[in-house]
Amino acid sequence: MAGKANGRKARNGRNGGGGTTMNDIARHAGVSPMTVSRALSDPSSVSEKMRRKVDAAVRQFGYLPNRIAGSLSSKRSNVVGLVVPSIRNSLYAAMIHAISDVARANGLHLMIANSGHRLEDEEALVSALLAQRVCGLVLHNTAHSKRLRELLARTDIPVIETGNLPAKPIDMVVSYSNFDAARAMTGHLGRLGYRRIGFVTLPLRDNDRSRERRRGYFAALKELGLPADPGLVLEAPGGFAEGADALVRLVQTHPDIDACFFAGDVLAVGALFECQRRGWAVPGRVAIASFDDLDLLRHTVPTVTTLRIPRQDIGRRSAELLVNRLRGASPQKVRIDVGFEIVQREST
Amino acid sequence: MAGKANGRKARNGRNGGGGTTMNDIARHAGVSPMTVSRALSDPSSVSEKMRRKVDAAVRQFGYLPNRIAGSLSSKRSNVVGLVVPSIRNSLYAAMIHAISDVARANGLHLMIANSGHRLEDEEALVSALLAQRVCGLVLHNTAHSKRLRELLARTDIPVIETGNLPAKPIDMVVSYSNFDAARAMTGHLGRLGYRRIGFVTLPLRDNDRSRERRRGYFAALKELGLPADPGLVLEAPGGFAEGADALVRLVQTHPDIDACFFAGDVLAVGALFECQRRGWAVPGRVAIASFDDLDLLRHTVPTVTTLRIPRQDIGRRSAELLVNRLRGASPQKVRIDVGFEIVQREST
DNA sequence: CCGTTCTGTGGTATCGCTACCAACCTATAG
DNA sequence: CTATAGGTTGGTAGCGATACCACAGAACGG
Repeated sequence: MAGKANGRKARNGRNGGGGTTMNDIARHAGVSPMTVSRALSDPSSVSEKMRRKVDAAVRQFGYLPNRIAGSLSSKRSNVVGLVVPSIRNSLYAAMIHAISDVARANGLHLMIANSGHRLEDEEALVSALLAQRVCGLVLHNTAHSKRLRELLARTDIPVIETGNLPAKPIDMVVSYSNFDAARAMTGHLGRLGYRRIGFVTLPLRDNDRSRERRRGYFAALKELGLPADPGLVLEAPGGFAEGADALVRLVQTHPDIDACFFAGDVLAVGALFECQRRGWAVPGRVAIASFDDLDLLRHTVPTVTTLRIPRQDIGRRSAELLVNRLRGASPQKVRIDVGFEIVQREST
Repeated sequence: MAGKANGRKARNGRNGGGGTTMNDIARHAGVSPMTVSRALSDPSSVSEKMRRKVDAAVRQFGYLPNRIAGSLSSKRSNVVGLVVPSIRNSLYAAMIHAISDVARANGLHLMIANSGHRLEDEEALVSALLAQRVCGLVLHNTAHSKRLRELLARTDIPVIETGNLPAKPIDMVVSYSNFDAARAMTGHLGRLGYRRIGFVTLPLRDNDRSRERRRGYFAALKELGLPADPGLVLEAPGGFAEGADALVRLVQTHPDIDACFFAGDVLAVGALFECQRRGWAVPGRVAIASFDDLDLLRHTVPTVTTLRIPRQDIGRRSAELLVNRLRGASPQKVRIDVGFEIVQREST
């Protein structure tokens, strides 16, 4: 004996499967390990009789196949890697949720990492995910470090970028255009008759999405024939208080401001609450527009005009593209623009 | 040649590491594979000279070690499994974020799954995670299916339950008491002088947390010497509209209601907005209290009295417990009550 | 100067599963 | 009754790493 119980410690021995291996199941079912493998991964490829024997043994031992061994052997994994700038943000949460659903329906698992908006961290996390041999990647970011681009260029797993429509995608992209969206909303405000439109942006550093939005704002002003006043643009970290603060500063330095477009929904809501507090009529004193259709914006008083970005669609379609590619679809570059929609509400 | 390129298809061939294996690195560095393994996993165990040779070869090839093979061989994985009722909910997001940070600082990855509040799904997901040989589990739920309890009993990986303080924990628990929290808030409202306190609960089915909260509400009423009127209790799915609707119904059926305690923050905010819309003074007409300290509640007008649950602490401490156990801490049952705090604000 | 400890390195044997090929058995046709 | 095809089953050889043991040379004491 000792034949099996060799020297190595069985540290993780009874990992749920009771430490049982496929060989044990095979022995007890009186079939070969290969038959067990087949019975579990493709039941239709074995005879009814074999299947029953295997199933019985599996149930008896509560056997759970070791996917680590399976992945190593088959050189295929069933884990998708996902890197988002922040897990805490509900925008990403909606996307993650959709990806998770599609993934699960296709037998895939999700390994989620958050980069905290730091490109170096994104690079390190993707490396780690590749070391885990994920079968696909979704990155909510399109402005990568040089080394990450090189790393991804050498990979042959499918990669999906989202969050923006980049000029030079790595592989597949599913997103909307931050530029177009911000331009459209600014234009919308102009057409509603607002003339002094402020703009509050999220941090611009290492964030092409923020920069694109600001570019869109300026482009729209130009199209509207309105002067671009840099004093009407403020950069603020995301947060209710920061949004409130930004609006107050804009109103105080530019009393003629008649509308303000916030490039982040939390900023907008913070500003709205501040208006309630100060008794500033919205949109009477100042109109407020937001970015991203948080559920919340539909319920505040007044309700807030915003851009609806189909976050869930982005997640779903990203996952579907991944699944298709894993199923053998040819690796052609795909670029899906899911678009956006202006939702006109009471605040403008 | 062909020596390496044997019959098997290299489907996942160049997974980021260029398909390079440790053997390749060893050959090119002129050392044994074992030295490469050691140089990478514990550089101090290898001489300066060897380390440099290995590092050079690793950089030259952009080699990424295959953790799947590593895990299989070492019977150790560096992936933690996490099951939450809903990824979309920001409460869980705060906890996930904290877990993610601690995990990352300790070289661990996160596999996240959402059960959608369904116990059968939780069971299936945990099975799948165990099959992936996760090195630890965090479950945001304490009311498991019988089969899941059996499954987990046979496992020897650390398991953390959270979301409630169960009577019979599986392994380790990090949570607060939903009963105590709801009781404390209801008592608080009573001590503020409110006499007709409504209660709006989230769905009770398959959710021990909701049930505990309701139990706490009734316990507090008893202690306050107030009658328990079942008509003052409403069950509502989470959502702004649902909260608004619940409050309106309570006010219409019980005009003497003077306070309402919502067991979910979104419900409370929805109700608050409805009050703004209808011009009902808060707390003049009806006081509003909430559960869970969403950032939002600190900024609404009026600000909302609520229970602060240290979600981030829960995540951090859960992860720390896991890490300690993985580092060899003895498997003793741990039960951490992180407590809660009543945050009295303008709405009551 | 030799034996002993210590440190660093290499070889071998798996980890638990799946791909591939070969062998078998039952059908069906000639 | 034999030949060919089709559908199942089993054996073997890895997947790419690590654990363990053995061993070579350096460092040390008597």
